[in-house]
Amino acid sequence: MKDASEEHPHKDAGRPPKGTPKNYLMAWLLVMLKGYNLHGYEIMKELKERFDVISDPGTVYRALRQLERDGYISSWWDAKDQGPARRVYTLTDAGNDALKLWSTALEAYRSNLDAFFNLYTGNWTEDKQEDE
Amino acid sequence: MKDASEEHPHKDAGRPPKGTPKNYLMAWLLVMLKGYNLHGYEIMKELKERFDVISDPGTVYRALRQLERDGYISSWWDAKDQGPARRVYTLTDAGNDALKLWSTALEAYRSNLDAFFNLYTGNWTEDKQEDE
DNA sequence: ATCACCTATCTGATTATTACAGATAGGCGC
DNA sequence: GCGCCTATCTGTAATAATCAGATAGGTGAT
Repeated sequence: MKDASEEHPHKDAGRPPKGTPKNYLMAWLLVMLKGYNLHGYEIMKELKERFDVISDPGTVYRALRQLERDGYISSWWDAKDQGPARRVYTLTDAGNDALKLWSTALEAYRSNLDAFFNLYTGNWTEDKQEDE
Repeated sequence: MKDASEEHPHKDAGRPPKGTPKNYLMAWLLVMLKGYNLHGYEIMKELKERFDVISDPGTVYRALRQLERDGYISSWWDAKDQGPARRVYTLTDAGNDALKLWSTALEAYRSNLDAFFNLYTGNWTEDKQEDE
């Protein structure tokens, strides 16, 4: 098994990351803002409750600031009477374009996943997929 | 507002990563070794040619060493007459188990992707499933 | 009024994974 | 010799996530 005498711990290479698939939180943030103006906390809750995408607050807020920094979303403060103020985000035109880009990229991700499962389950057509 | 006077460049937050989907190179390496003993260079070529999974050599070799470090694959030197020696890898029992784990995780990834596309194309069932 | 808790945002430090670049080396053909 | 393909590996930077905590407004209970 493993070598217990290591000085520095490291992640087990064979275990998939727990929780949300990585690398497309940006896409999720963009798609959440498609048609709605939401603030960070709301996005976080929606992602968790409706889509089981759990993310730590720091990650979400940081990602939103990055998207704003690059012009894909813009924000303003919503000074409600009750509770702390919220920063409300809206998609820009550039953000809408970016979302399309992400969608295309994620379609490729999905094809890639399908290829993995074909290989894993042994359904891979070794000579080519001329099966019809 | 954007600050144009930044000293260090950074990645554009709205653009999906080019190339291979991230975070499951390990799964690809494990599945490639399911049933075959291959060396790193061969895995790299197969991934690129058959599955369009392009990875830089350093990343692949490093990932293989990590998998070996944690006991999911094991290797030996194949001293062929022609060309440089190759390190040939084979799946261990633990590696087979890890592959199953990865498969389960990637199924969840795929469901997550489907949810994204449902939301993106507006096919989301707003009222959920009121099971009970 | 203090405390616990929920909302709401943000930052610092660390880890994980990939990207980019280059080193090393064997063998082949010119 | 030189260039090219095979084959492996290391150093360093960038990216994205995790873990931990700070800050602050508001509500309800003790």
